[in-house]
Amino acid sequence: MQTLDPKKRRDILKAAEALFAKRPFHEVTLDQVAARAKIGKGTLYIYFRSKEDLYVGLISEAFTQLLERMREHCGRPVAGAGASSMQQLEFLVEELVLFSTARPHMYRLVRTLLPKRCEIEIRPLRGQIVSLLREAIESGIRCGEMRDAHPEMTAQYIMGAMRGVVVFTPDHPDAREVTKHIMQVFGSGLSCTKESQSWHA
Amino acid sequence: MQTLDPKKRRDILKAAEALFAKRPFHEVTLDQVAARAKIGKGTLYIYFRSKEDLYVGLISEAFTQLLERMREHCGRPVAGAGASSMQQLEFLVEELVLFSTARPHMYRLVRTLLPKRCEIEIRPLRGQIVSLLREAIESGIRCGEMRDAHPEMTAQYIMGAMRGVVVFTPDHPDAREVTKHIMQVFGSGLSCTKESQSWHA
Amino acid sequence: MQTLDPKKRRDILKAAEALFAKRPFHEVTLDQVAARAKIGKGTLYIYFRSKEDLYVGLISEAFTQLLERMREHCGRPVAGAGASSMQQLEFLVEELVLFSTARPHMYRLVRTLLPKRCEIEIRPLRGQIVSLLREAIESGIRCGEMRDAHPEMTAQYIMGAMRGVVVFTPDHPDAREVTKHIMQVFGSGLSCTKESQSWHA
Amino acid sequence: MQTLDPKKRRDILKAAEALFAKRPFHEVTLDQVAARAKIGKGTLYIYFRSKEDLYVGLISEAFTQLLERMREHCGRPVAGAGASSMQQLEFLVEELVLFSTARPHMYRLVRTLLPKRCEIEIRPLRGQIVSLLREAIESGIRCGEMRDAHPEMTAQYIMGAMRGVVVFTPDHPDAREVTKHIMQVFGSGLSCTKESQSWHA
DNA sequence: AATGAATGAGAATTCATTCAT
DNA sequence: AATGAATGAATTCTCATTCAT
Repeated sequence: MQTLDPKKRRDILKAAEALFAKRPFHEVTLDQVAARAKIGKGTLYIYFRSKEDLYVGLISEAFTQLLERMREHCGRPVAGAGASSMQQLEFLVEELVLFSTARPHMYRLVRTLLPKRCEIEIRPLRGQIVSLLREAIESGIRCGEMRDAHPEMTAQYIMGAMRGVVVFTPDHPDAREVTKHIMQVFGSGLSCTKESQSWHA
Repeated sequence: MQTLDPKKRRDILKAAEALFAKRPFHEVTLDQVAARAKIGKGTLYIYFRSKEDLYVGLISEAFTQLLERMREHCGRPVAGAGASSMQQLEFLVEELVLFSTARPHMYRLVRTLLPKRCEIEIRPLRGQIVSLLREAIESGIRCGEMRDAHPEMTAQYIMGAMRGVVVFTPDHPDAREVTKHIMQVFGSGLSCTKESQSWHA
Repeated sequence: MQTLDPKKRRDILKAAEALFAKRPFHEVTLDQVAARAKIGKGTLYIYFRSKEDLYVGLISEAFTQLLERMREHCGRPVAGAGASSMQQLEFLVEELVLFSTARPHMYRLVRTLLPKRCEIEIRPLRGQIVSLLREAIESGIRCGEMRDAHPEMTAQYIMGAMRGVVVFTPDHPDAREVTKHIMQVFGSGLSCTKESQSWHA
Repeated sequence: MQTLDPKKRRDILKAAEALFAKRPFHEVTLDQVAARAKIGKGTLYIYFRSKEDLYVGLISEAFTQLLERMREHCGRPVAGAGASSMQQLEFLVEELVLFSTARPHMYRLVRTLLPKRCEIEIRPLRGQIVSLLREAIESGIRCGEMRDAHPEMTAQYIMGAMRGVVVFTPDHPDAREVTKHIMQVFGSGLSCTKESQSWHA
């Protein structure tokens, strides 16, 4: 009863993601989704209550995955001393970059929702991702590795920067290079000492 | 064309902006726009060829205004020596922040369009804005004030950071404070010497 | 603004009545109605908010007309003395018969509605018609011409009787004859002798 | 066919009756029926060929029961002399009232069907009920106890009157009282004096 | 130029019916 | 026999666009 056939559910989400990635919400029809998922149109409504539900499901599932991967790093011990927060932050950014380059359309998707559902169902997820970044920065501040007047805002910058790259720089370098560059720009800005700028070398 | 009433055109754009800011493209009807602009629905079609045209017109008009304001700073001489590029960049960022905080919904608008028109009509404008930022950085690199492996990407970061703040941090500080913070984060990261961190003091 | 083109509204109602008379609610499509009324499908929605609204409008308009005609008789003076209430009742029944034989499907229509709207919008109208009948009987009782333990129920009998005839007796006699017969049955009853009235005692 | 579970068939009919009594045909779904009958939706199709079949089965079953009960009275000898036909009629009316007050929704059901099946499968049953009433009246006429120009129509009046009471008089008196009142009205009429019976001559 | 009634293509959604298990 | 997931035809309703006034 609960989730019916999970494989079919995934098929639908996959088909929907492919279509929503290419065209805006109102130009994707459920006929197209059903055809691509190779199921009947009515079946969509067994797995998702409405077009919007499918859309929201798609996005929140993706962000939930990202969040899980990022959380796995949070307790992770860091080898080198003196730069553990920066390393921590880099782990997080790397996951973010991997996700963003793999599924760049996700950023576009978020804003096509009617604000209400977005507010209720997506933003909290995004908020948790931002929080992980902010906590890494705050932790860096606490242990004297970083300084920042508004860690919350900086976390937003990082998320936004992510989006800027994947959405508007179609031929960005590979994920590792992007990660390094972001850490260079943000890291050197955040680190207290000139020496720490060499952390990633 | 020349005989059209520019005041009426502005009314329409204003009404459209207010509505598109609150709801996604497919949930705003032209009846609503016409009603809010206090004109007949048919009149919309005298001023704009289609719903999408109106939407594109709205966004490109706004970005064009921003672009003009930013360009005014580009030739502007900078008093202090030794930090002119950073100062230049700050002027640009300040305009960006002023625009973004005044019209935060603009960021939500951009990507609801069918990708083609967006690509053709909006992205070039955004591209020019990004270019201004990139050129400021490149100029900073040339005169030895800055260093950056990917100025183009950094320019995207700044744009993205902008968006992160206005869209997801509803209670961000005032424009001046946001500008200072962005320059702090990005500036100190970019500047060569620890001393230059005091450029904005 | 108010009613748009009243002629068009009537055209729609007429087309709808013809179709609803032949087939039950769920088998009449708005495409059919639009086609028959020779207007676009969208136009229906300018004049009526929904299929159900059209349906309700149809019925209540008809009953309102009937009610108006019946009310015209209520103050009407009666020539012969000693039987004015019975005459009054006959006038009412005659209008009822004329209406029922002209638009027999109206009776069927009423019950296809979802009970709620029926309750709110149609029943009050029907209630007023019943009231006119009941008042005629009560007036007859007051002036000693009639006797009846439950005038309200008798009024319902008359309405029901009406329906029985037009819906289930396809080849009923002409309106005048039906009226006479109803008045005979309800006026004098079936039993032959006054004595036999005691049969149920 | 013979192997089907009659208990299950009754469960389905019972569930359907409850639902069709509350909402019109097109608003009752077979999911609801199956859920209420606590069987799988597919099972419905083992017992009934289609939604309409179920509906027709429901109504015809009920009317058949009523018909059987009424027929039991038809040969029944009547004690008192001189009023046997009226007594006969009263027996029939009493069954009708008992049935109608117990299952008032039956009246709402009848005409939501597409006219054809209604014509073919339900009307004959109703016709037989009406015939029993008509025959009682005709028998009364033959033996001089009653007089009526159109016994067929009067039988329809009685059926219609029934409906008027149960559908539109939610707080009608008990079955016995209703029966008495119907017999009073149809038996003796409304007018007080024999003389006044000539009002319509 | 301005209007808003009219249009109908198009989309989301429902639900009777089927069928594999 | 019993089930309920799957189906897709069919229907209501929306809304961008047109056009007569």
